[in-house]
Amino acid sequence: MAVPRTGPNLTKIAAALGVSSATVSNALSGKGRVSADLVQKIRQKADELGYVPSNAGRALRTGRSGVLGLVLPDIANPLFPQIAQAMEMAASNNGYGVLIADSRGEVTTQTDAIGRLIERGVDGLIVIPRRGTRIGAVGCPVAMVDTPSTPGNTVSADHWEGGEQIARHLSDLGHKKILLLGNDPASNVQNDRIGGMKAALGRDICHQTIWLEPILRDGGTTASLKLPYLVESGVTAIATVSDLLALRVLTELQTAGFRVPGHVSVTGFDDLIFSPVVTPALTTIHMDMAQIAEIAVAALIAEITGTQKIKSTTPQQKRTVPDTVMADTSRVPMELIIRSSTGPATPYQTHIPNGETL
Amino acid sequence: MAVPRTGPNLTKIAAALGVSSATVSNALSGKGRVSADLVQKIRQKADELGYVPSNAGRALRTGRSGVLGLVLPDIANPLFPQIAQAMEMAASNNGYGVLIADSRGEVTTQTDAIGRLIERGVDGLIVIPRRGTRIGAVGCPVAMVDTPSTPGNTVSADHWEGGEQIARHLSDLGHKKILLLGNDPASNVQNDRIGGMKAALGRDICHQTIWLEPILRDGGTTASLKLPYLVESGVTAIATVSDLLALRVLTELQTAGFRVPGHVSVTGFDDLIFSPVVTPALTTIHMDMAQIAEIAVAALIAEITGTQKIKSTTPQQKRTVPDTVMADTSRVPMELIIRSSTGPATPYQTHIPNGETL
DNA sequence: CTGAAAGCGCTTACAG
DNA sequence: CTGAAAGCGCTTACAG
Repeated sequence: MAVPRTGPNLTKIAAALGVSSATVSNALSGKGRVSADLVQKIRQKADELGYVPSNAGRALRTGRSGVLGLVLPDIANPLFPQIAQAMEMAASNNGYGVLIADSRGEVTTQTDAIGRLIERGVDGLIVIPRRGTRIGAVGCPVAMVDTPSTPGNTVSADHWEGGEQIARHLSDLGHKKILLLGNDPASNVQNDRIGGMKAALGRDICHQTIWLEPILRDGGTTASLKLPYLVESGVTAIATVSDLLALRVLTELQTAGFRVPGHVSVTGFDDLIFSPVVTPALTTIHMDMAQIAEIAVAALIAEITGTQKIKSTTPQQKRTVPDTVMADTSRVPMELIIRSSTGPATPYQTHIPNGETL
Repeated sequence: MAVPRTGPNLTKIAAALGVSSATVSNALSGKGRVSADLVQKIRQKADELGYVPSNAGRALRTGRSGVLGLVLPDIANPLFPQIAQAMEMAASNNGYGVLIADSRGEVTTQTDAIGRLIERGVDGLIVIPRRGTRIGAVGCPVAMVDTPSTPGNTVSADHWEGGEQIARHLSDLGHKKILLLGNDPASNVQNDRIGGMKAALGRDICHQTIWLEPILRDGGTTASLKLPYLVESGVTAIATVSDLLALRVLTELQTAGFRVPGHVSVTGFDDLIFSPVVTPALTTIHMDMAQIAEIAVAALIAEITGTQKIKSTTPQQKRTVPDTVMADTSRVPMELIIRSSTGPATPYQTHIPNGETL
């Protein structure tokens, strides 16, 4: 004997009205094979009884769960709120739910996370891969959100172009000596951002790139960056690959007595929650996550309802065909947000840290 | 004709081995009614075929989906990553999945969000309510994560006690004139934090509370706070209810030429991602989200598998019994994290904004 | 220890 | 336009 449900089901509505459950199903799904009259009566009865369809029954029958899995490299990532919010919105607008899984920054955990979602019967997967990771065939459509430079089909913001915008902005302000600050040289996203910056800086602009993470890993500290020294030797702008890095630089400079943007301009990336709130507010690049999410979700749904017409409720393991979904790499444009952390380049002047000017 | 699955199912394993699917089911679920020999053979065959159980089939049969819903007031909340990560971890450790829904800060959307999750057949709900919201009976167990002062059963960090810790820390450092800075006076959490601070400050300590959000709503700006004026009139510490607010205050003070903690100490709350990264790093209160998540998930699972032995696959609407879950309000302790944004109180000295000392 | 059977709620191809 | 029937994959009470 299986577990009965206490709520009303199709059969109960059918019984209450003296019709067949097939008719109730057809009426409620609006497939149009039922007379307007009956549809009306059935709808009313369903409302009256507080009918809510059973996902399990439907999923078992149709082979589709109506749920998408979202795999995140590390939920602690400050960009995650934007991502999750956009994905949830895009999915729920299309009648899908979103199941989350966190891979805590590790590749094996990423595989586990994907496995857990597959076991839960997701119809498709949105994966924000750990840097450099490739996803094998998993038995359901996969949309990757990464950089355009990642091999394979992905949706993503055009990080390179964002880097170009930042660089042009600084260049327009007259900066001639710029520090480009990255964190992790193994990150595709960060490389694209820095690459775009470099590409957009003219020959007349002197720039230097520093990656922070390797310095920290070798036991260095942020102090090893010698920001005050760099500024005194003529750097008038510091372009970073992330608002978090920009915040670090900004507050460090302020503590050392430099003014931003008076002495140095600072830029970030991602328009994180705190960026408009700090003083000076951060000039940054905002990505249209909503659009990225819509593209990813639409691609997934097209694949789910199209090509894979006959799809199992449960995953087919050991599939050989790759099933990543996007027809092509989609690039979503970036928007430059100019706030007060950037300003005209000011010629170098001798300056003693700690706030006192000579 | 229903949609066939391409992957192996119980029946295929059974057929391959010449046993019944009931036996396969019993063997794989380890209920112990099958001989060790057979269990061994069945397990092996299942692995060989790459068997993954169908959630839909199981859910339909057992009336349980194995999924918990997480309703967030606003995914953009900077604390959300910590919450989602902890919940996902606690749930998946217990064999449950987590479906997310964002209520975008609005009450009606919160109701919609809950509705969507219920329709997806979640077995239980974790709700981080929009401030002041009560959740009606929804037909499945609900765990609320809020302040202990919220009426109803909740798990939460002990925000009051966190406020006390901060206040004691500042008091121990010798601060005698403290500004308590809140954002939204309608927030239970923020009121608890401020309440705790006040309670722990001795009679000899002068304090004033300012709520920022009403000022901003009336068209004021952060500048209306007149932080420089307050500091010059003797405030040596500013205790805020959030790291975001602390960051705002910190950078504004720095821009105005004050040193933190030299001239003023600043504290936050929540230990957000940027807090250890800014200079000076923020002294704050860290909440043990993992523990909160474990309590909430455990309570939910107890309710799901216990009391409600016979539970429908789909929600029963219009239930009359309240089904909030926690036996009692659980309070999780807070941890004070002392970083460099706080230091000994320094006596007031005349100081001209903009970095020049007389 | 093992199996036959029922049934969870739904949808769809088919017959009328 | 409407209904009877089958079946998606699973688990469990029951019989042997």
